[in-house]
Formats: sequence, C-alpha cells, structure tokens
Amino acid sequence: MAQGKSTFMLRQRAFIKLYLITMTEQKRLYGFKIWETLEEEFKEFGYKPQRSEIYKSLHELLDDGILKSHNVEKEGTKRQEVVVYQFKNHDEAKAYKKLLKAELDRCVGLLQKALKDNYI
Amino acid sequence: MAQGKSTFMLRQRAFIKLYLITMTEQKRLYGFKIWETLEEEFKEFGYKPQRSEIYKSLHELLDDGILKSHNVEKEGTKRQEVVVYQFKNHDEAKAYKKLLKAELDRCVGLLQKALKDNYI
DNA sequence: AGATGAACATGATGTTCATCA
DNA sequence: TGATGAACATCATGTTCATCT
Repeated sequence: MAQGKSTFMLRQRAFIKLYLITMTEQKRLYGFKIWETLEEEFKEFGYKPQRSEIYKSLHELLDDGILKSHNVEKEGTKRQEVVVYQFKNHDEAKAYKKLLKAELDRCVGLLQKALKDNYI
Repeated sequence: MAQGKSTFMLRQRAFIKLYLITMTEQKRLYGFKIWETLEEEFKEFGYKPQRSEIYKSLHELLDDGILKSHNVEKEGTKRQEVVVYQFKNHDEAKAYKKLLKAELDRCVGLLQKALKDNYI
C-alpha cells in the first residue's frame, strides 16, 4: 500500500473547514468576517490564519458539494455585496465533522505521547 | 511585523528532532534503527515517518551544531559502517527541548479548543 | 477601508534513485 | 538486505496583486 500524503498532523485546511461547517450551523457569516472571528479566537494560541486560507477552504467546501453560496447585500448603509454560505449537503458536512473528530483525537494523542516520551 | 512561516501546527521535522535529541540522551542509535524504532512507536497513531525525514532531521541537528556524528562499525559479523550521534552542544539541545515543550503544549491547546468548539 | 479572489512564490515533505558493505 | 544520502517531485500554504463597493 502506497502511503501517499502525510500521516503526521492534520492539515490547516481541514482544521479551518471544520470551523467553517460549525459556523455555518450557527450563524450566517461571510469570508472576511469569518477570518476576523477566527483570528481573534486563536490569538491566544499564537495562531493567525491567513485570509486566503479561509477563502480557499470555503471554495473547497463548495467544490466538495457541502456548502453553497449566494451573494447578499451587506447590512448597513454602504451597499456592498458579501458572499454568505449555507449547507448544500448537511449529511456530508456531518460526516466530515465526524471524520475530523477522529483526526483531532489522533493528533492530540500523538502530541501527548511526545510530551510523555520526551519530558520526564 | 511580517508573519513569515506557518503559525498553525508544529512541523514534522521539529517533532522528529525532539525525539532524536531524547534518543541521543538515552542510547546510541543510528539513522536506520531510529527510523524502525519510531515507526513502531507511532504505528498505533497511524503515523509513519519517512526514512528520509529522519535523515534530514539528523542532518539539520548537525548543521545546528547540536549533534555531531561519527562512523562506527556495526556490531555483528558483517563489517558495515553506521553513523551514530552524540551531543556537540548539550545546552543547546536542552534549550531546543524546552522550546518544543511550549510548542507541543500550544498545539495540544489549539486542538483541544477545536474539539471543544466543534463538538457539543 | 472592507471584501473577494486569483496568481505567484516558497517551504515542507513525500518519492525515487544511487551507492556501498 | 541493511544503511546512508542526494535528487527530484508535489502539495500545502504564505505573499502579492487585481478588482470592486
């Protein structure tokens, strides 16, 4: 069996996609706002996701057929269009989250093993 | 302040280097054997490091001035040379480990936050 | 400035090959 | 086959640029 991709840590893109799905379940947001939100959320962990990663992750979820998008006028006076997202296939979204749960657990386990193995 | 490199997860190379330092503290091993050992260790976590990553990590530690190497005849009948490692600068090795401790903690925290944020 | 996106550049890592005992 | 290493290829991700309101 060929190994293919990395078997080490989960990819940043997968991590972001997980958040995007959860955020879609909770509220209607658009790319830029999502970026601001996540940046703020992760600040204390020194993680500063790139804006482009957010957009690319959103586009991947569109390509995966998990989300669909439509343009909406941003609330407020300046009539500027933003792209908001909703589920196209919620079941697949749930399946993805389930998959990521296992992957997160695996990664935590690996890191905790390293802590155990290398520090006393 | 420019951001530069990724602020997400620690790099595989750093993870391996941490183990290499610890292994150097404990026993005298050489590249191929280290690879076999780590492969076995991480099997249950689905992580299968590449042999080349081990060698590259060892070379990096040499370049960093943390380890030094010398050739030794492999114990046994076939006289084959292997490359074994010992500390050139143990203080720097310790400093590296300390750094990595913080990095591992940070990454675990980030992943656990994701578990908390995305699953109930 | 806020927002979206594409294009480009680089870095990390996987795959393959060469060599030697 | 065990062992080391380099060369090559690719993918993930960061940086820059274009466009529009």
